[in-house]
Amino acid sequence: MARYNPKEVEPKWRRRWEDREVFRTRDDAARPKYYVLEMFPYPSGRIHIGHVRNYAMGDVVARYKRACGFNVLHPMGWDAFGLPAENAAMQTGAHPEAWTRKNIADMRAQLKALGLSIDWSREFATCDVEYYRWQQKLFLDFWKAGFVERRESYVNWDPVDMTVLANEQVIEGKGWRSGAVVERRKLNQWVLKITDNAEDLLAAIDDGRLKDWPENVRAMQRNWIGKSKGARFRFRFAPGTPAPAGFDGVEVFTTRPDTLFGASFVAVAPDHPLAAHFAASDPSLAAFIAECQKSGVSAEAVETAERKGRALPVEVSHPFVKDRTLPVWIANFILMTYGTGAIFGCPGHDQRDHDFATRYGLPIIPVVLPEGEDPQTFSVAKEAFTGDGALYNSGFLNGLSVEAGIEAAIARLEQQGVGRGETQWRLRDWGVSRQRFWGCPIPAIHCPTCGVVPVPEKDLPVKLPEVAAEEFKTPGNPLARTPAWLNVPCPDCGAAARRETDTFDTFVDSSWYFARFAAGRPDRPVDRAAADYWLPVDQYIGGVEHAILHLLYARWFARAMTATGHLSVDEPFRRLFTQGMVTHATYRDSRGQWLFPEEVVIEDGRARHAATGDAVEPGPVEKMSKSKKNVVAPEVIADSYGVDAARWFVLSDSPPERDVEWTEAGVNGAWKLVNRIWDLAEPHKGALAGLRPPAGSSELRRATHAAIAGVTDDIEHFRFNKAIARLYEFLNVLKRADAAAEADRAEALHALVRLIAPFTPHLAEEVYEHLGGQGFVCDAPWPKADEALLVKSTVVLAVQVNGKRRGEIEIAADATTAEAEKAALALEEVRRHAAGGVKKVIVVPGRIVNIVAA
RNA sequence: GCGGACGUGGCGGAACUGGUAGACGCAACGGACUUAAAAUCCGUCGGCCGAAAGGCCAUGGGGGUUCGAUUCCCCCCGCCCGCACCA
Repeated sequence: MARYNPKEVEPKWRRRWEDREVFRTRDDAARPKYYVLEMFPYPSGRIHIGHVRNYAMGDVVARYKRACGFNVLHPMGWDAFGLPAENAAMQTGAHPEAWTRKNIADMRAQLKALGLSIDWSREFATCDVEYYRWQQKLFLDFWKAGFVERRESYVNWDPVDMTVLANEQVIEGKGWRSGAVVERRKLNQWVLKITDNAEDLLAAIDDGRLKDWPENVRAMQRNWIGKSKGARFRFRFAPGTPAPAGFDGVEVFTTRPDTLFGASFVAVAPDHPLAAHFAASDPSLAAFIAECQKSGVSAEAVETAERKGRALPVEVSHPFVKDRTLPVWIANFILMTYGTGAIFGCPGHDQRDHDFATRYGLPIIPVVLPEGEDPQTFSVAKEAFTGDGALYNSGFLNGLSVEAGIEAAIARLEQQGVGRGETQWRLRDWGVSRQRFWGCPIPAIHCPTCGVVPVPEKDLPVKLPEVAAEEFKTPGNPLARTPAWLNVPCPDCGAAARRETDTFDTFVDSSWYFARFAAGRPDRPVDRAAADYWLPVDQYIGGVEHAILHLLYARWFARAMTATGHLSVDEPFRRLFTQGMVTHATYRDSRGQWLFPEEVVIEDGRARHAATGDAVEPGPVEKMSKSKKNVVAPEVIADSYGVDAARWFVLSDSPPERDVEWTEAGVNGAWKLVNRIWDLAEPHKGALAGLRPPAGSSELRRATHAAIAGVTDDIEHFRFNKAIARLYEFLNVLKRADAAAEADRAEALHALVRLIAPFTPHLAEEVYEHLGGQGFVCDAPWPKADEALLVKSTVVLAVQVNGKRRGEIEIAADATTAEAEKAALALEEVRRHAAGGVKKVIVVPGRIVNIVAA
């Protein structure tokens, strides 16, 4: 028997697919389209097993949809700008572009070796001038449409990467990439006004437009956008206190204006202007403010920080109660960046205010009475009550619910002319300026007389200049040191001017690549007709680490591109799937050094060092990472088992949304499977030649059609592990079907080869050819299950007595309830267990018979 | 603290809208083939009692609804993820 040799077979089929341009996609309005997209990779230089899993999933869907008759778009490209290229330049002296291009070439070869059904003719990198020039055009259109602003603002400055970070890129006060503690700096920034769309970005999460997104991602986006409805209003300074010059009271934001009668103080942030005003003449206040600003923003610091404050020498009037005044404090738990940087404290119904009031002896007044509580005995002395109830101690609000109270309070504030209802957002506008070289230049020119002017469209692209590799060894941005590029005449007045030296955040690059894949054109960003055909992406697949940033920005870009006439979709990704990670065991030697898996041998369940024989300490199973050395190289796996086995394994063991642990035993099992399929098909050379549709019902035919129905349903629902389990079941039946009729066997093999094709495409082609199939199996139509063969003529029903299984009966599928009952009661075991008499019999046709006995 | 997901054999995991818990795979064990090993093939495989037939227990724990609960409801416990002094 010929052995299956993936080393020969796999490259052979990849060559044939490529020679025949099998996966080349053409726009074809007559056919239904299906756009499958996996998040494109950053060209780090090597693919890892996580990529294999991600792209294998997309490939299963793409190949399956192709077979179902869809015109499938499945492209690939490179998220190619960004800091690592500049870091590499600093360390190795390679130019960022050369480094990036080399990495792309390496990774392209590795990805191609996976046998993915990708239309490589659409490939591009975001650092291609032909891509980023159209990004500049989009930016100019956005600018014209009013979506762009230049703002001087405090920014998050990463002192290691020497660049600005978006809020989203600051994690627990540290840079998302460098891990350095982020500083605050004031800079002029280019800003995309994504908050203008906050309402719609939020509404789409819950109005059905994102119904096929995972719940956790929708929740994260909802949190991030962070809508809170409430009131903004002004406390006037109380008569008799010295009103500070230049201030017109204290403006606060609250979501609970209904609790205003319970207010016992007003508090402002340490960096609030009012605090600064008083600190100027009071060193102890200034010291307190400095202390607040020093305290960390880490989770622990926040968790353990005490509520602290200092009273200011000023009081304000209560807007609803004549002659009632409230003290004004600086408090360390008030954020200047949210709302107005000032609040009123209602200790009875907010725990933070309660802590503060307790510490400083401020009054605690309950104003919300939970249902069923007695106003005489109800107390908030120990803990704030934040739930719903009826308002009391609250003047004109008495008796109202919290919700009605909020409305009534806002109405009164408006009537008094001190405030209004307002919605606050946690979402901030998107600062897109980066002080880096390796990015898309922002097409703007700074003129001393005309100010900031857009680069005229006819002058696009603004190309990155040629810069010597050594330039990157000097900190800072080489663009600012390249006079030939930097100095240009002003497009408006012709005077000497300078180019903008900031480049775009790379999240801009990845915000519209999906549209460029679908509808790229040499003369514009996207072709509207092609975009209308292909978009939205039907299935988007990627890691959950992009749940907020990338996905939110891309959603906004789709809206902005639609508003500027480039697209007609607001939501770019109809279905989203976030796959789990690939994990691997970790190992350390006796000195605590991490070891590569291949350095470790497992004997009798104990880990030893392969070379020295020393004992090895097994660590936890973790996400593969270079630092812990728990990585396996895809090409090594492909070399020993073939990529089909690797693809099969990463999909077989766990549900796709969950992490999967990479084990040698697991991939070895997949390798055995590949061989089993080949060995099973090998003796039946040419079996498909005289293929005639068989008639009648046999065990093999029923198994064949059950497998077709099951695998189809599982792929449709992204349950690849279950699809694979069903294929195993089918194989087990097929293997034992020695006595099956030739026609039945041929039908089974024909179904099998098409069902495995999305998972193990090379093997499927080889088997298909061997069996005498015509053309490519990847072009063959998806098999269709015969409903008649899925219906069983007899069924086995479990028989329970008092809910406990006591036996089973085999009975005609269309047997009546009475017949089933009779057969069940005739069982010996049933008679024994129901000796005391039968009270009732429940028959669920096709399922179960349950006898209720005395 | 808020939000989301989850908890089933030695392991990864199945179980459609409540209806035979443990499909399928891995590991392990026994056997066949082999000089031997690998590969392959056959078989066993949740726990306890039992020679067997069979019985009892069992889906994190405790209650409830139901003829029947891994599935629905309530209360706990544990783990993972995201956000976090957001007023």
